[in-house]
Amino acid sequence: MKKYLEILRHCPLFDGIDSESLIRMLGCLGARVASFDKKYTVFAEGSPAKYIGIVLSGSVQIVQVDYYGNRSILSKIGAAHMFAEAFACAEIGAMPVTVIANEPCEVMLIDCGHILHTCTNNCGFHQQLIYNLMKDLATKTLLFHQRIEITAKRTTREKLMAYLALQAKEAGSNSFEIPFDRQELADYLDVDRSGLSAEISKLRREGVLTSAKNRFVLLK
Amino acid sequence: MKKYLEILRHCPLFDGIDSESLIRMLGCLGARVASFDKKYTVFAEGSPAKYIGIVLSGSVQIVQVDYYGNRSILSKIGAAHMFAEAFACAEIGAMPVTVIANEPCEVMLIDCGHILHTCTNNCGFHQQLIYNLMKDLATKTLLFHQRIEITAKRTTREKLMAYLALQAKEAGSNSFEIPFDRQELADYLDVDRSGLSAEISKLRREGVLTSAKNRFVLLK
DNA sequence: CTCCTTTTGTTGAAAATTCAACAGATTTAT
DNA sequence: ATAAATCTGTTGAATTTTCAACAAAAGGAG
Repeated sequence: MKKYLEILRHCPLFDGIDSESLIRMLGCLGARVASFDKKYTVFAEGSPAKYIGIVLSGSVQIVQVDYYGNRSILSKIGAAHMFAEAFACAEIGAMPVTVIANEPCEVMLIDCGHILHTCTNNCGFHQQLIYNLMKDLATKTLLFHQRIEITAKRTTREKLMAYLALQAKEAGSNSFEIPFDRQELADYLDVDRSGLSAEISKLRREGVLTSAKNRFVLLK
Repeated sequence: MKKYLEILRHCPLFDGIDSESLIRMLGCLGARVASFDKKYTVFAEGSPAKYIGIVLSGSVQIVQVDYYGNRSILSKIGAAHMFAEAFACAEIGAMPVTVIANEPCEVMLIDCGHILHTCTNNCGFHQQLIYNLMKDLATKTLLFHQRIEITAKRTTREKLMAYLALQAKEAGSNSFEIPFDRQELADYLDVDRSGLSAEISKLRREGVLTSAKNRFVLLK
């Protein structure tokens, strides 16, 4: 487990917990590590929602796929961040979404029950973990609000511009890279891919932006 | 404060806390009560996000309004439920949404800092409150997932049917009332109101459902 | 380096949404 | 009870999206 310490120290779940305690805690929590190749399923929709996942390397996508096969990407989770924690904490039976490896990745899995309930030895860190989960869930809620603000727009152009403006703001620059390819961006914005490509071309012709692959530059 | 006890006992924030302790706690937390008439603003977008709100009577709406005045309804919060807790817990400066009284209502406001930080007397209930907040935020996350699953659909008909199917499931019956009028439902589904009305009429003609005001019956 | 696969951009037609305007129904206020 | 205000359903035109098909570009495997 020691090899993952450097990453785990940056995981919001372990805020305020020193490295030594962390190591001990991992054993106590029954943490284990799993690896997935690109496109492999980490958690399938409908599977038991027992585990909190932590991305150790690579990244995963949280996706919903409806009856007709339409995909919607809820978020992309990178190193040191958690996924599925809301479902595990809410103690619902089954996963309402699918988690897919976005690239080859390693994830740590922790049975959430061990965090919420069975802490026989009343370690002080137990409370800290719950506090950290609360903080993390509050932050995740903000991300959902952002996504909803974007996808609530009615046209592809408005959605795209709202998304790009937010990315620019977060990057602190008019030039930035986005973490999605075209199909993924379309699935995040809930629009048609070809229509999205067309809109990007149009914005480029209009001089609103320039783009090369995943790098965009907002002009004006 | 005693008059609100019966409601507050059902608030997720106070799960596992007996009435007597609750009363004492409210004083310690500096809880106060405010009343709002229909359509009045409880929290404006951009205002400080310090307070957790609890609906004591009536209900409030959480809404986003964009640059052009387009409204998107994120959720409706009824008696005993919390609002703005994610923003207060995340300790961001400003509210990213607006909270509006949906009808005449009373709300309890609690400075979240008093829950997260300044508990000098190390009461055991402090930990319980944080645990309860964590649970509540996990549950709210599920609601966002539901909403996203609905609004990710591409047509008004698909959004509407997904929404109604969910309402029927929650009501445990094919006959149920929804908490929105037409304009509100359109703003929740992120579609045009007149188009929504037209779609409902069409579904009725096709024998998929019957409806009268806010009561719908799914047939077949 | 070449072949094969995946991704991206384009296009036109069909389908759906938005928008604006209006009339009838319902609700609220006085 | 009556008038005013709000809500709902309808319609047609303009706009936009989706869909399907294809070609060019980029990326990966051997």
